[in-house]
Amino acid sequence: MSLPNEQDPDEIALPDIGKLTGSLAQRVYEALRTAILAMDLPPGTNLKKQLICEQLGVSRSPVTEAITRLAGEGLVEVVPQSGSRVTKFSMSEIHEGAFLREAIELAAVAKVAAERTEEQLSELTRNLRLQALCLEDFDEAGFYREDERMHELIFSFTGYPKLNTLAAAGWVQVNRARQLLLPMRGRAQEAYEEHKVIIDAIRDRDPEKARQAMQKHLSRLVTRLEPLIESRPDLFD
Amino acid sequence: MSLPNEQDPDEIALPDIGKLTGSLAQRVYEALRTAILAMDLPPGTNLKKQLICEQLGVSRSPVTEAITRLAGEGLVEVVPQSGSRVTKFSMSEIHEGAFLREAIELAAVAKVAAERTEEQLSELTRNLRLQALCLEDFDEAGFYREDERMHELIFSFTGYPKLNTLAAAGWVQVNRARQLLLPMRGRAQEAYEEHKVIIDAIRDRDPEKARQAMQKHLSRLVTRLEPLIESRPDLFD
DNA sequence: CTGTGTCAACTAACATGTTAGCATTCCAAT
DNA sequence: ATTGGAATGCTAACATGTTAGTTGACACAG
Repeated sequence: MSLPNEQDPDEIALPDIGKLTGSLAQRVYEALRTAILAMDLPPGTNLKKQLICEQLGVSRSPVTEAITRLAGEGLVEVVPQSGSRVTKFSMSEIHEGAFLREAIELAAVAKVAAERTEEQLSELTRNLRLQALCLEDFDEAGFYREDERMHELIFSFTGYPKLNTLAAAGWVQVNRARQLLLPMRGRAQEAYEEHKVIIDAIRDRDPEKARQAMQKHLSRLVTRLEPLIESRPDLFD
Repeated sequence: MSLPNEQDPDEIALPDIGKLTGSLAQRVYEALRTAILAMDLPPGTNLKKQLICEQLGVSRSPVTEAITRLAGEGLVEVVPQSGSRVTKFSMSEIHEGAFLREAIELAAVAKVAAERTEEQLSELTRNLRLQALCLEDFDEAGFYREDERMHELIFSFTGYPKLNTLAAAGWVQVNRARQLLLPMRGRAQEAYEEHKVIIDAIRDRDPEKARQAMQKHLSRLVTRLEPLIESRPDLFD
């Protein structure tokens, strides 16, 4: 009776709500999104509304809205009158996301380099020093957090609040795939050096140098993602 | 009893559905979006779900989803437990949209210039000839259509299908504001000349020249938008 | 063993009822 | 006349019932 490929009793563990704030729909959205990005809900997973409703103790309305939003982000695909599943990776989408992120972030860093204030510069150098501290302590997680923080700072210094959101939206697939990469020995140190060059260029008010440094920095990640399609073909469409 | 500023009996004319295809939610979304972009629903308009439901002959579900999506696009703002209104313009948002569009389109045109095939080039030159025809016939609307078509072609030639969607999403506010501009005498001719330079650069496989030509072309529009905040302050927040 | 058609189970999409928060108004008290 | 506060009316947010279309399994014919 029990087939060899007993796939899923669908017992998924969602990061229980209650701790989160805002409307129910918002909380459900965040819970699902977190689970998807953390690969707790791997690509191909069937999202059963009913099950999610029971598990979170809410009705179908907020769950439906959450799934609709995730579909808009490209993390979930909805098949009319049939079901919703977590999207699989596609190398072309990853490349597209990287292209988009690069386009936006290069423009942003050039603008910031051209117009930066002293205050902004000191906030960036302060962030850089924090990165150095994390490296000294071999605190990978901390370094990752400060890394993301640096990119956020650059976006915010453009004065355009939605830029970060949109860049992140395009970047989502890349970020999700990144979860699969083992942290590479020495990569953090390498990234730190690249960050230094970027911030040096901002200090020098040299937009072109900033662009090039950022471009070099961003191109690294996609390169490291390529082999995934060989090692985990089940996650790609 | 009748106040001097008798504002709105809310009798809004929506482009009736039925002609459209897809789910109800999709159709309602398109209808509302079209009406907003055409300024049939001017900034500040209160969107009353009940009224829209009656007028379109559907229930609140698809209308709610449509409004949610429009809010995600920034065309509508939802005030919890109160109501939804069409967003007013904000010059900073227009600048942000233009910055985003520029970042994406410059990257796109540079990539296309570097990698274009003969076939793509001939499709672009064919489009350019169509533009010339429209100019000869003083067909402003036709020129506008071919103008948009040219930008779409460039996006599609990158091989990244979602690029056009995202650029358009950022561009929405700019496009909406553009409706308010009277067509300027000789502007179409000027735009045509700019298009020619762009396509020349693509022909020469010169990414840097293509970038600069496109940048010049895009910067025109925002400049023309600036005076609006003086002439129509009621539409800005 | 393979291809085809029917049927049952499941799902998204849609409709509608319920709840609770905000705003506006209107009246009363000062 | 001005202010404060209760009451009313409106709305989004949430819950739940209904409809119709898709999928996949199973029986049956070739």
